[in-house]
Amino acid sequence: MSEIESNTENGILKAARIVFTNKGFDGARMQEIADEAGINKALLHYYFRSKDKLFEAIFKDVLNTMFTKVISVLMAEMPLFEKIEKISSNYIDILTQNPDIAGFVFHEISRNPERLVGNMKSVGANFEIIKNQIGEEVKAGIIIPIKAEQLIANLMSLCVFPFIAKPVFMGITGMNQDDFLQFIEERRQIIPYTIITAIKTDK
Amino acid sequence: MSEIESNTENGILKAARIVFTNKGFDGARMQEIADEAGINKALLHYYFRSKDKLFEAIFKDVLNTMFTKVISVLMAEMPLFEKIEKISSNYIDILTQNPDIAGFVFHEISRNPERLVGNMKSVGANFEIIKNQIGEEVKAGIIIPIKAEQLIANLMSLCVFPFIAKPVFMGITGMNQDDFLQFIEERRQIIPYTIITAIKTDK
DNA sequence: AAATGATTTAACCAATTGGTCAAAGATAAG
DNA sequence: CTTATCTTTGACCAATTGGTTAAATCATTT
Repeated sequence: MSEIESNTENGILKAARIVFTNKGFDGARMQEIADEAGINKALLHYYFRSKDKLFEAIFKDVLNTMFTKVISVLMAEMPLFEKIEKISSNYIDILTQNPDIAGFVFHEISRNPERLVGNMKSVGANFEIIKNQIGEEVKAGIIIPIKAEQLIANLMSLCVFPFIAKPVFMGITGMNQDDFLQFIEERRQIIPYTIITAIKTDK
Repeated sequence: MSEIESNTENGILKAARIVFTNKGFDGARMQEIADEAGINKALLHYYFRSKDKLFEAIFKDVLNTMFTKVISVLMAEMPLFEKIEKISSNYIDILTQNPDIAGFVFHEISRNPERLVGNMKSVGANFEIIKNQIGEEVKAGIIIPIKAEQLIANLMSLCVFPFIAKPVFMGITGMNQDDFLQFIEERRQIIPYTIITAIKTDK
């Protein structure tokens, strides 16, 4: 049972991810996770000693889903405009497949920022690399003067926020689930266009 | 005590707003609200029958802070580009003064979308007005073809998301509290510039 | 100052919740 | 088959939590 993880354990992780990501740590109930996994509550504590331990496992995994791929693109050797397009499309893929994780991640980090410090290292962000690249492009006159922090903030905002605000957007505009997916698909083009048009020097 | 609301009641509302907005409904404890207000827990239930009732009062108020002013600008009779600048600066003002409400609002709405329906009416959004205005500007060739939903989503994303992701931004970039405020101030110019440059036809 | 009504408190209560435990089922090894 | 180890369960526990109650205090009116 060390090579192929026990089926029960996988079932628990899957169930816990569902419950945690859409109820949050405080709103999640161990009983509900047990029910979702189709097992006894005591068995949860057999595999994961406590709610905190189980949450930690899920959170690490979700953080990984949310950031690893995007950060690796951010740090790759690749032209800036291509990076922007790739990150945008990667984020839309990831968040379309995991609609709940954006709100979950930022809520949990806000409630307990220390968690970030411990887990973010494994994600392996090195902000200096992208900062240098943006600095170079500014110096070369390819893009207008802008701080890396602002550019990244713009990009992440445009990609992630619509998923966090999904019910609000749907409520205000009267979209249904399919409309929303369509709306997100359109953003695949709009986000890179908006970011790049705003920063490039030759309009 | 009907004209000037009881001092105790105000104290409770103030305390409840603090606790609810940074712990969320599920994480908030009636005892902690009582402590924060410097009163007995039973007194909470004397003024507000239940946790739900108290929450409802806070939520309505926070929703109002978050949306009313911005929506009134959105629906005002005003040139589009001016609207974009005004909304951006209003949002930065509001969220700088209430750093916790953005994360709070979207988290609570996600956990319980029905709440939006009941409360959003009082905020009084009429999406058609801005939709028409944007449609006109497109037809007049002042801005490129873009759906109102996308433009509003872009604007809200750029304004609101940085506050939701604040601890993440601070963690990744190594900003401290003052750096963050400075970072936000810079966005007063960057947000309208980004949005407007991307949509206007004469670059 | 006596009576009336509103405000505040300490003590309690029932339900929920995370967590434990001892016993029962499986599974594999000798 | 027997033993030993791992997995699963039902019953239970202590702590927490939202909520109640009856009595005490305070303020107002007469």
